[in-house]
Parts: sequence; structure tokens; C-alpha cells
Amino acid sequence: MATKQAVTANATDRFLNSDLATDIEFLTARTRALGSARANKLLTPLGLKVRSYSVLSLACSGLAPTQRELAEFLSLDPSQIVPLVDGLEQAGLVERTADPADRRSKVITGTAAGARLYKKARAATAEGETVTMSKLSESEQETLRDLLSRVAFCAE
Amino acid sequence: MATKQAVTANATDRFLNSDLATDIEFLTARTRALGSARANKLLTPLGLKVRSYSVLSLACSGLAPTQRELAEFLSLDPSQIVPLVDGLEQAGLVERTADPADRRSKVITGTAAGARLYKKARAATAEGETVTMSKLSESEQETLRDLLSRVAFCAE
DNA sequence: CTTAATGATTGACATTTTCAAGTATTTACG
DNA sequence: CGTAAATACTTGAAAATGTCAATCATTAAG
Repeated sequence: MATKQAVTANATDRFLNSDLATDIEFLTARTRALGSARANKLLTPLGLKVRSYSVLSLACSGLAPTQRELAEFLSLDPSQIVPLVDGLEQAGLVERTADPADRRSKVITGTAAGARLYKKARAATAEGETVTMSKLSESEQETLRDLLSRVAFCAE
Repeated sequence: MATKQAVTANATDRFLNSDLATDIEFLTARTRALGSARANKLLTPLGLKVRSYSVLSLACSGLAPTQRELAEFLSLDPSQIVPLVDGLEQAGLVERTADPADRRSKVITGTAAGARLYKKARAATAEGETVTMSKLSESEQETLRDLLSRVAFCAE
């Protein structure tokens, strides 16, 4: 079996020199698929997914995001934020508060229970990230983080 | 208006120091969202999307991928490959051939028309990538590509 | 030769994405 | 002030995507 595998290369190896394998678009998609599958698996026992975790994280950040800001930052449609916050709110993890300065906006803040769960969830995703990045040294991981932020937060 | 914008920071800037903004999972998701929106826009005039482009790319690579290999490499379920190949096949861009060595497998190869379209599509996505990566120097882009491949093709 | 495993396909179902329209509120401007 | 335009959230519908189990044809294993 092991020898057979060595002879019949798997797709991942076979296409390593294809055009696609050098395409940033493709590499980010594949990295994300790997990472988010892993993260979702680790978050499931906590009743979260990558999406709800992201909302919870910002809700617990102390930065008092509005739903519009959540949509913008998470690259989602504003209408997608509604059920995400609904779920977290019904679970008692976050609260919607009308912004006194602009009552159209609703500020999302984490509750005490939300903060407790976030702490655990953050540990879970950190563990997933460790696995995902295990092929890179610490300094390479920092480099990757830096390069990706510069691309991801490009003003356009 | 311009002054107002400067005072009221947008979400992207406001959350730059949040936990999430240093999360690789999140950074890859956001980078991918930016990049794939851009790529899809450039591919639309050619009748392609990022997905069908990826299949076409491998079909035209000369590496004769089977559908199972496409699924594996593109992080998709095998059943998702079927309609993707259907579409390209109906457009005369690729062909399904039963693998003589294993007639369960179907090898996907690009037609002449497929190769012509792929050439244009590749130029389009390359242009998108140039825009997406414009904040990075050439050597930084190479570093990013290298680090991402090592994560994306991690054996697990 | 029989059984188990694999690759493609289909169909059912859930989730996610995308949009357009509606309500409440705020901003811009005459 | 008062009206019109813009903004934030919400709703709902339609399309696209993801997930999974079952089926058929073929191959591999015993």
C-alpha cells in the first residue's frame, strides 16, 4: 500500500507544477479550505462556526461594532449578519443595542457568557492555526501574517 | 464629506488591532474574498468564473486530470465537479475521456478552443492578481506565494 | 468467483450568496 | 422648518454552493 502510494502520486503532488498551483487566488482558496475545515471542527463542540466565531470575536473586542461594520469587515452582505447575530443573541452571547448617536445602527457587544465562550473558542482556533501553520517557522508565520494583512486590508 | 470620512474611520481601519485581524484564518478568508471578487469580474466577459477557470486550467495543463483528482486538488466534493465539467464540455472547451487504464475514471482534457480561451482567461486572472498584490513588492509576492504553497499543500 | 473498494453520477437537503424591497432614522438642502 | 436623499437594519425570494447517501460501472483483493 505504501509503495503503491509512492508510485501512484496523488493529485496534490501531481499538479504541484501546474499554472494553478502558483496562482495566489487558488493558494488562498486552498489554504482557507484547509484552515476553515479544521477550525469548524474545533469550534463545533462550542456551538460555533468560523462565521459566528468571527462575529463573537468582534463583539467581545471592546470596539462596539455595528452590524454594518461587521458586514464590511467580514466581507459579508449586511443581510447575512442578521441571522448570525440572531443566533448569538438567542444563545445569550451578544446583545444588540441601538446606538444612541445614530439609532438606525445597532451595536453588538458580547455578554459575560459571550466573553467566557470567546475565550475558549479563541484557544480552539489558535490550536487549529498552530496545526495549519505547522510547516512554517515562527518567523515565517509572522511574515505570512504581515503579507496577508497588507493584501487583505488594501484600501483598493 | 471627505473630512467626515477622515474623522469617522471605516470598519477596516477601526478593527485593525482586533484579535481577528491577526488570525490567519480570517486573513486568508478576506484576501480570498477580495481576490475572487476581482477575478470573477474579469472572467465574466469570458463566460467563466473562478471555479470553471480552475478546472479549465488543469484540463489544459497537459497533466490529464481525472475528475477525482480535480475534486481533491480544488478542495471540492466529487459531485461538484460533475456540473462544472458539464458546463465546460457543453461549451466545447474540454472533453471527457474514459481512462484506458481504469475505465471508471474520466480524464478531462482541454480542446483547442479551451486552450485559446484559457490563454485569455489566464491573462485576465494575472491582471487581477497584479491589482490584488499591488501593495507588495515583487520579492514579497514571491515570498507570499512560497509560504502559502507550503501551507496549502501541507500533507496533513 | 465473490466481495470489497473506487470513480462518476444523481438526487435530496441544508447552507450560503445575492438582490430587491420595506421600515426607521438621519443628513442635506432649499 | 420641511422635504428629499441617503443610510442601517430587516425580510424574503431566487440562485449558487456545500454535504451526503445511494446507485452504477469497473477494478482490486481474497
